[in-house]
Amino acid sequence: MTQEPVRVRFAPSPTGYLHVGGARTALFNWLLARRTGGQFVLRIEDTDQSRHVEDSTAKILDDLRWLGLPWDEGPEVGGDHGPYFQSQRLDVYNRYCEQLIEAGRAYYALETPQELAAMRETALREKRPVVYHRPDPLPTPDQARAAKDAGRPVTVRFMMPGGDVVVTDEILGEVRLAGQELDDFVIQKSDGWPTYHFACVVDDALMKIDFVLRGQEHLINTPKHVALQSALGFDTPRYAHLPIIFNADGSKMSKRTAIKEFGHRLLQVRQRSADVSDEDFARNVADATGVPADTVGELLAGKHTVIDPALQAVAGHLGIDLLEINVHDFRVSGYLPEALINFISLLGWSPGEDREQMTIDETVELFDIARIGKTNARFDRGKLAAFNTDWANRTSQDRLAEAFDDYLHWGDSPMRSADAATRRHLLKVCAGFRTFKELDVKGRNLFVDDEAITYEPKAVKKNLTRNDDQGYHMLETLLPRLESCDPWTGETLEKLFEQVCAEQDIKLGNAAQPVRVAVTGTSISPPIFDTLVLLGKEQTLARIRRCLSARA
RNA sequence: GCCCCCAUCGUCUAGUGGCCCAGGAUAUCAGGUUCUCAUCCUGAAGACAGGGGUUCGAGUCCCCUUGGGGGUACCA
Repeated sequence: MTQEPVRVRFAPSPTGYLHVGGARTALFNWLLARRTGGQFVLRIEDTDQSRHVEDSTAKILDDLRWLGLPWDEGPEVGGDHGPYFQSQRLDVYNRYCEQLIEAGRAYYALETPQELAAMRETALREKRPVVYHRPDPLPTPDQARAAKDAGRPVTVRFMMPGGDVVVTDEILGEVRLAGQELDDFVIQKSDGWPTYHFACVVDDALMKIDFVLRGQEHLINTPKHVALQSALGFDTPRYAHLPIIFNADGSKMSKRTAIKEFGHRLLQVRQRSADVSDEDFARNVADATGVPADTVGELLAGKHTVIDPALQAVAGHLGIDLLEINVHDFRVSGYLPEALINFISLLGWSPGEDREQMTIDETVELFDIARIGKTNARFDRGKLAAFNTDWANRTSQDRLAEAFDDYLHWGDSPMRSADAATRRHLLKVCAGFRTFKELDVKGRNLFVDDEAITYEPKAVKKNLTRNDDQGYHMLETLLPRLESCDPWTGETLEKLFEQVCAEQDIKLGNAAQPVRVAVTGTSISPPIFDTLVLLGKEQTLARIRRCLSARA
């Protein structure tokens, strides 16, 4: 393994939230820096003004911190090689661009996007590689200026030296590309901003990055970058390209798939109430969520293309979990960052010896570039959930409480009203949950108003009305005894239930389930005595009375 | 179309020529524990894509086929 310290970087583009694939790239870079005692630099690649998404930089920084991946240099922390926003480095790129033009290594190109598209079409039709053919003679600076003045787009293209290029990749080995595949690519766009290739090469050199670890989608770019480095007189860093992460079904992990999945689930939910017309269904959902009925109709018709508050509201109302794609999604769903990190560290890397459960510190110790695999991985949410359960079971109460607070911070769970001690109690008695969201769903009814409790027909039938209202009779038996229960603790309640069960020669379940339904409206809740203690005597009794009086 | 990369249980992977009739995890199935849902415990089933080589010996090396993926932008 590399022992010399390396300078690595993670260079996200602020076009949205931090994607799990990006998080894995960030993690591996961070691990490499920590493992070798080097530096982890964060750089924001905001050179595409049209795709820039407001606030996404702040969100990316926040999610990186949440994951526990602090950077040594970059936004908000500074460093000797800044600025770390490419949008603040335009003069730097211009300088190097001019240098290349003067040296005859780059030239102005005058084609319009339409002309380029036509050239592409032709090449495709004639089954030739789609490459740009260098004009001969080259446009002169005067012609470029004239074109610009006339309002025509002018770009700058780098003159590829020609000849085959061999790139040595630390994961893939030697990758050879034929010279004729490598065309003269744009380094400066017609808006005067640099392209990714150019800004990236210039910044990596100026920021003294000596190891580039990035996604395999960049593999083909590498020969271009190497040629650029040589023309600019820069050293070529070491390269390593990571396999890509896909959804469980092999599709690309994107918001698009999340929306598609939502569509399927929505249809399933819709079919469950087949007796309701589409219009009524949409209206009901609209009434409950505050989302315009027209919008709900669009969702039903599968017309939505973005995940927005409306979609989230409808999903929340109908109990549809949106597929997590971004780090933020996992955060909101109630995963522990430790579990997420542990899980994604195993996507394309393995420490060997059947090791899986690792703290981040252990991962740093074990990390080795030589053990990174070449095959693309699929993101198995089930396994992530299992990891999360394990982590939650092993994590200290303090840390768990802290993480739970973060979860509650992002949602609108009624549990937000619970005090710190109650939250901890809940965490303890519900141990074994997959995610905080699961815990939330299980226990949230304890924190809503009594009047907000609705009784699930299925649960009522099974636990209250069955066998000639057996469950209701049980509630009637229990009510006076609960009224005189004092003090109201888990121990006294348990003793009380045991006595009743012994007297009637029944199992605890026969007494617990009717009470569970009476106080929560469902057949699922935290353990019954904890549920009653959390609810308190007064509220427990009120809810049981309410249930009895609501008896059909 | 053209170029590049990849290929072990459903999924993530261990395996660097004999330790492998292939190990772990997760998922699945079957039992058990349990006041619900979970958790937890025990067990079962489950893979070297196909075909050629090389070798005394191949999951491990080479070639072909097939399959998957990436790129082919004035996106990054």
